[in-house]
Amino acid sequence: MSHTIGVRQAQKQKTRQALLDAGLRLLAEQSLSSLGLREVTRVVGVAPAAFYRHFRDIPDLGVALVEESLGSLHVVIRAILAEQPGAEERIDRTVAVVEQYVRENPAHVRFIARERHGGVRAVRKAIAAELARFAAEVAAGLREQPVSDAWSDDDVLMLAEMYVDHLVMTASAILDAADDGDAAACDRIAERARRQLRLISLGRLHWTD
Amino acid sequence: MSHTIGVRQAQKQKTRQALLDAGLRLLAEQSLSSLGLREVTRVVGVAPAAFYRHFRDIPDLGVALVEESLGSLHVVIRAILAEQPGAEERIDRTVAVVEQYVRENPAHVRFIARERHGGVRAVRKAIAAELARFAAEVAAGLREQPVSDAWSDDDVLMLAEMYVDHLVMTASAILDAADDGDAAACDRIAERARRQLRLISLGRLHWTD
DNA sequence: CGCGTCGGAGAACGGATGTTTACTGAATGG
DNA sequence: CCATTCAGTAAACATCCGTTCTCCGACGCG
Repeated sequence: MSHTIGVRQAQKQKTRQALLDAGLRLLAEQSLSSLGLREVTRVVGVAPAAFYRHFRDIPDLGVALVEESLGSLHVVIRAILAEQPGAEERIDRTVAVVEQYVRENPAHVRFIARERHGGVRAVRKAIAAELARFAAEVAAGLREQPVSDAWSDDDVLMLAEMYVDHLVMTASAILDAADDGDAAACDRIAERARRQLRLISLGRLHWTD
Repeated sequence: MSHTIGVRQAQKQKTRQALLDAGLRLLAEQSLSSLGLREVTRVVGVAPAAFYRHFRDIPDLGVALVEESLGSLHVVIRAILAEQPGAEERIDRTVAVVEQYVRENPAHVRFIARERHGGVRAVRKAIAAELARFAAEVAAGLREQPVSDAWSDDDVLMLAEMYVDHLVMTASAILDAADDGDAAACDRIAERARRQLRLISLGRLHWTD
């Protein structure tokens, strides 16, 4: 193994993670700009002052949550881009992956959707920067598909950004429906997303006229 | 004239509107779930207790703001749907109208984009309901276009919802760029929106296969 | 082993919060 | 014209907040 870190640093990271988890949990029913420092420490079971050992303030915790949330989204993008077969299968698989991701990481999805346009500038910027990176990654994936041969790089990026926006929107919509316990609505939204992707896919085929 | 209302009721509506305006102004830099009652009354210049003469609590004020914000959006939708000529002109006009709307009502746009996924359930529901109404209206407009002749009602609604989502996203993106004072970025986003609409429009033409 | 480091505890602070209460005084309407 | 209604005031309430101290005790390293 590379290096066994000390008990000291391990315990620190443990409470740091506990603070992040508590914050994410509390953000299910409020937004970051109303999240209280004491509120978070109370859930974790540490003194308020302990917070400062890990974050400067609440916005700082928010930025850390962005990295955590969108780090796990990275896996999803890779999974979607890796698909090889026809357009129809790729669409089905894409939506299926999104559905699964929302089911397994509901809090992260909610956090990103909520704070993307939320009241904390630093967090908005962090999310925007990360989503831009994803869009670039998606664009690179699209570039390799034969359909994009005659496309300009700018147009490919435009398409990628639309996909990313659509992905976030769909994930958030599924989550909202799931919160209401309405499984039928989830399926409806997934089906709608599939048809919307199909429509975009059709546009792609005839773009070069 | 129909009926001149009393000085009493007029003065009341005046301060009510002042509370709404103050709330909207404060929401430029925070989200609704962190907006304080005293904060709002302080800006208006009335006693905190006076707030209760107009709203039950802050979420209640939020719901009122939704109605005010999306009431003005109604005009925009009408303006877009009224266009007659070719697809290209309609797209240009649509984006132009959105740009103008964002320039004239930045606070309303920010509020809707922010609270659409925000931390206050009642406000989220109100926005979702209102946007669903807009989507239905857009769908009705699309129905009348010859391009949609062979479409099912369900597919037309799916398309309309995509347009509404795209509209909100674009408006919010333009606003963010405008906040940074980056006029060039605004133009870039507008141009991107036009191309995205063109892509969707292309998909529409070949949907019935 | 012994000493420095440092994550966390605990208490204290000044200030801001939402809500309730009793009140004032001007518009209202018979 | 006079009794009533009611939008807004002023003060007091119990809490809660973020931040700053001092201090403790277990870990890290030589």
